[in-house]
Amino acid sequence: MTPRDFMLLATLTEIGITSQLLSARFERTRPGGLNEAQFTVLHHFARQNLVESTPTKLARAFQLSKGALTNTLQRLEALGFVAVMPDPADGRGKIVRPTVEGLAARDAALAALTPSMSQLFADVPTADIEAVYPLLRKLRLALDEAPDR
Amino acid sequence: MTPRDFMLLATLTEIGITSQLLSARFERTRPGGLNEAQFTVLHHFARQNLVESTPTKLARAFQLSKGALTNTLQRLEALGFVAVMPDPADGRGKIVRPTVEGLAARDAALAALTPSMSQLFADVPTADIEAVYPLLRKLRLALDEAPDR
DNA sequence: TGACAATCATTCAATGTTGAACTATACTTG
DNA sequence: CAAGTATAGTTCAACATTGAATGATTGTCA
Repeated sequence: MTPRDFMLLATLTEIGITSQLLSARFERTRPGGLNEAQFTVLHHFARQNLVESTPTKLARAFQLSKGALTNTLQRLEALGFVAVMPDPADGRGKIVRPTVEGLAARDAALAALTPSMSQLFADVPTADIEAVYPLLRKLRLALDEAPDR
Repeated sequence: MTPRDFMLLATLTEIGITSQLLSARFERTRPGGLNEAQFTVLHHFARQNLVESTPTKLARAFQLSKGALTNTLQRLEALGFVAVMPDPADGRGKIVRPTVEGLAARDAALAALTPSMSQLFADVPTADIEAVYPLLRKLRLALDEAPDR
């Protein structure tokens, strides 16, 4: 294992731990009444100004099973936060769209989250945050584009 | 929401996505036959040269419920990867120690993971990895030290 | 000392995710 | 065009995690 590999694994470990701590916090507060899976779907649409998607595309984006997506989407639909309709161009498929209420719920969740996050990281210099973001993005994109195995 | 807040939330989002992608990969390959929860416990001991701990301390470190830890520790014990004994100083408590086999299994899992991780991030300059690690560590430590609410 | 509160670990029902089976539909190719 | 294969989404059993309840032990303090 090269020093580079060592540093890489340490970095990935930190990402895993940090994410676990963030998830636990999210589930503890359930901002806007959304659980993390539901928030993640709405956040996904909002972040990329995405008008619609399909269960399969979402499952691939989050690397969740299709079964898990079916479950989450049914809950979001029951809440009125997404609309699900048959795909006119493919009899097997479905189209998923966030509703106005869904996007509002995501915004509310973010707004509820912001003060505590802001306070939590108050001691971290803004320059550090600005430096880490693009680097993390690079790592994430490498994973996004990688083949499954 | 200030620009700083915006950047912070975007950064935390990237951490969450990256971690999800890494987890999915881990569970797909199950290096060394360990699932992620089991690996995490052994990795925790190894990373900090920790000789022993307790279920409660581990639950706090990972922010998992004590029930989940009971489960994971029982599985690790059945595999012979940790030894669990009563705490002589506290009749309620238990002491958990990784076994030699457990630490070897963690090392094997890391070794199995390294080539694919190395290849996955081959395009990311070493300088970037070296830059991102200490920054991530700062973020994680802020979370680690924060009160629960 | 004795009574009450706090802590440790386990158990259990409820919930969420996975992976495989299944139905329905679309694509491919001979 | 027909047959075989691939893909979309759902369902279901198995497993993991949570949160609450429980039993056992320890700590506190009047």
